[in-house]
Amino acid sequence: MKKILIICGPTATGKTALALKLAKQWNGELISADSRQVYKGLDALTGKDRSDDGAVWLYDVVEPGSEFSVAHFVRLARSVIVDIHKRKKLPIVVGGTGFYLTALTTAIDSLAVPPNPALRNAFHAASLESLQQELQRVSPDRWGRMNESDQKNPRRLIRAIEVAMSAKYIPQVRPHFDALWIGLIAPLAMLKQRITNRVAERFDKAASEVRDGLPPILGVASLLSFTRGQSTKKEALAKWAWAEYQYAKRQVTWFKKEKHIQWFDVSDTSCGEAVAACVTAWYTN
RNA sequence: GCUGAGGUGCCGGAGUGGUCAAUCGGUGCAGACUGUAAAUCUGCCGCCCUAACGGGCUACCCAGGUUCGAAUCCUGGCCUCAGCA
Repeated sequence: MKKILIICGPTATGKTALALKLAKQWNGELISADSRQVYKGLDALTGKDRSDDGAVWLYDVVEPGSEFSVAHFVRLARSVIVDIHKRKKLPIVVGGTGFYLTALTTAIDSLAVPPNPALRNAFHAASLESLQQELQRVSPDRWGRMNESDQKNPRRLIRAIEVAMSAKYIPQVRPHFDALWIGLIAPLAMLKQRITNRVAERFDKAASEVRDGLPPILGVASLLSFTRGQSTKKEALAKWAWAEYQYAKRQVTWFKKEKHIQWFDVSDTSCGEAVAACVTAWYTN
């Protein structure tokens, strides 16, 4: 089975730095699994790490305005992985978008169903109740499989209706990877500190990158209010850092349930060695 | 010092005699997640007991008062803000 190394975890734990190190050691290439770093430009805003000479796959693949989703990611990432394997190198997938990672390594059938703009548009302003009724009508089965939270989530309801009404439901093939999942974590207080530092470092450059019309990206709102003179740098900085911190906690919630992840605490001084040992054992096996 | 506005739970901010532990938003905590996932959504969120239903306690600046009953009305005090000095 082809090996891929996955490095995941919340933001600001040093995933990319670690991945770059491992790439050197094991002749690997990085693939970013990050839903915002796919956008061209916005390096500081989305925290792209270009400190090394090696290119990172799936950075800068689309313009900020254009459509991009898990399905695009999976397609691109899989073809890049095939390519890297062809060149006898090790793909190292690094990123914090948990859903992308899950989709990459499992088979999600509904991913074959593309968005239906007409349908989305038709339901855009529909009330929650009418969406619920519509889904129960077109697919009681799907409705029944949704949990209580999703049953109240308009976006998920519309997507469920979209999938239910599509003819293109093709079962997907589960990829066969020998994947090693390395998770990087840190105590919350440390995470908060690292986020604050990172945001401060990137602030000025990010401020020059923001503009109207960008997709939802953490920090844009506070940076714009700063560049427009509606808030001080200090305020904008604090707000942006806080948003990142909240995001980090959401990431932790997601990754918690992925039981195949081997966790390493970066506040632990022997963390680096531990990861190295773990990777070595897996890779040379 | 005068005039006007106002002091509500961690924060913002509703409520203006009972149905108020107090709408709503944010934060916080827990969680969901199968093409927007850095998105979207759910639950809980004064304290104590309870698995829950429910019950008890303390609360709307402070002190008095009116009333069967006050976050809501009255009096006094303290503080904040805006304008005038």
